[in-house]
Amino acid sequence: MLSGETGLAQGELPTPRLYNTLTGRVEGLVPSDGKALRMYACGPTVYDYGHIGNFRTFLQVDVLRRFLRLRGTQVRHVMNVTDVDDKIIRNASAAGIPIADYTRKYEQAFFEDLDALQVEHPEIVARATEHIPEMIALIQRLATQDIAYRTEDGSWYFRIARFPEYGKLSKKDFEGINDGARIDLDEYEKDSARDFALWKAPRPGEHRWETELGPGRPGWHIECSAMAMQYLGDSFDLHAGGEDLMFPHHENEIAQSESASHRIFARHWFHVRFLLVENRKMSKSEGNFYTLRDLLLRGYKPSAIRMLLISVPYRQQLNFTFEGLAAETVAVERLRTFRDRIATTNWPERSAANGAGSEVTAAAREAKAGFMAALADDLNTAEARAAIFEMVRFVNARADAGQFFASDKAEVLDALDLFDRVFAVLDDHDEQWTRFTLEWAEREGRLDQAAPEVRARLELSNEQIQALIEERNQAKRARNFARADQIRNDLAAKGIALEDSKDGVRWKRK
RNA sequence: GCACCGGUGGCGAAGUGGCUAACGCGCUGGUCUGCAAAACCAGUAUUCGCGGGUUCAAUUCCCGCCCGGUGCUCCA
Repeated sequence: MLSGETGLAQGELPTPRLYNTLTGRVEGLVPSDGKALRMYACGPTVYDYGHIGNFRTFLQVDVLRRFLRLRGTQVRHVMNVTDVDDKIIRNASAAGIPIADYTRKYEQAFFEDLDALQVEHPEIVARATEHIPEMIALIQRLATQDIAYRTEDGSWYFRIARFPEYGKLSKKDFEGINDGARIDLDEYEKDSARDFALWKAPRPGEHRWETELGPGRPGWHIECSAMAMQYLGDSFDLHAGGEDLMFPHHENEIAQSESASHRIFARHWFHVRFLLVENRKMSKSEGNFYTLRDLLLRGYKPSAIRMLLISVPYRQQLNFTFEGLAAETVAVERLRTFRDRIATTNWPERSAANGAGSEVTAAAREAKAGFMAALADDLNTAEARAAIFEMVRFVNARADAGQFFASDKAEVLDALDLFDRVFAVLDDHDEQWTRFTLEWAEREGRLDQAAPEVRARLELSNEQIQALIEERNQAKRARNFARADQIRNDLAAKGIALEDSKDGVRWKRK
């Protein structure tokens, strides 16, 4: 029996195992309702363009959902968009526009960036501003139990003293903490310094909602609890986010949700580690802070960025470097070249004379099994891709030795397809997104941030390139190698690389 | 300061109480090519931050130290 679309027998597909922050162990991950895996992932706060650290998290969640789907597991994935928070209110107010006008642009940019990186969209995207009633209802549920309380200024807080398990996710012990130790001048009459805001009273002139709890805006934590429970129920399978969200955000979500429902909120917690950039923490003050668009304007390809951000397992602190980006560009290119070679070459038919074994087909099957096993083992993407690269080297060698036959083709292409169902780098959308980003930069008056060679690379049309290649072919036939090399060099200077092969000339934009 | 995570070749990294320490990139030499490119082959860590300890055996376990990161405060 085959499972999902992997072409592998059920026995070759181990159950996915994933580290669970809550229990501190690697545990099996299967839908608790036997149908679809219900997962919630903290989404972006749309006040600016996303940076590569943001995208590492979204990319790793994408790997998880792609892998589950590949195995045949349905996924019900909810992601929030935080389109109201202090920063948004401040920035929109400074720009003199309504917050919705301010956030719209960044929300759109966020989804464009996901598309550039081939990140699948969640089944459900939930905007905070469209779920105020659900948040109010949840706070009211807490208020009836006296777990939520109102302060003099009209804000509502969560009474942490009423949730003894507080700290169970981040493994913090709050017993010894002295409430009086911290004084927050910004807050009014909280019962305990640790108590966090559920609903914030408005400051004069601020954007506000008029509700049964009074005027104001939601706290950040209640947003995720309310929307997760709205779409996934009180209790669901998995909750994901960056490691920094573990405390206080996720801890607070647990406290609110479990206090209201008296049920386990999320069974499995998935946290993606921060990355380093050039061995340092990424920050604006370090000067190593990059948005996706920064990198595209510098000429790096979305596929290489995806490959780099995905290749280091999510629990490792990946060191993002430009050298690494260049390396992944080459690695992706090698895989594309390989697939192209397998797909387009006229392979010989196997005959009795050239042996009966099917080493290539066997290697491809082994690669598939190794790939799936590595991902099932806590999403070990490094090992998974190693399985594929081993196959590539082996198959290339057999092909060079004349030991690749037409009958091997399907299995090898199938292994590549399996790989790409998760890694999603083989189909070349790079040029399209680089062009898109250049157009955006032009509209935004940021064209000066684009590297000159990026523009040069896109200057020549495919037709112009083809014409030059044809001219070079004629020069070669006339054994005018000087002219032929001149054309090749000119194209190389514009980032167009030519490769001669038995089946004609291949070219690509570097 | 307290808590947690990590330190493996030139770079990014996988992994394990004991087989030749994956894989990608880079570099060197070779095959192929008019020359390149692509592809392949060979070489490229006697060694896994440092110092102790446990063990027949440690990169893998324990202790200490150094370094990096995260949380304790908005942060993917």
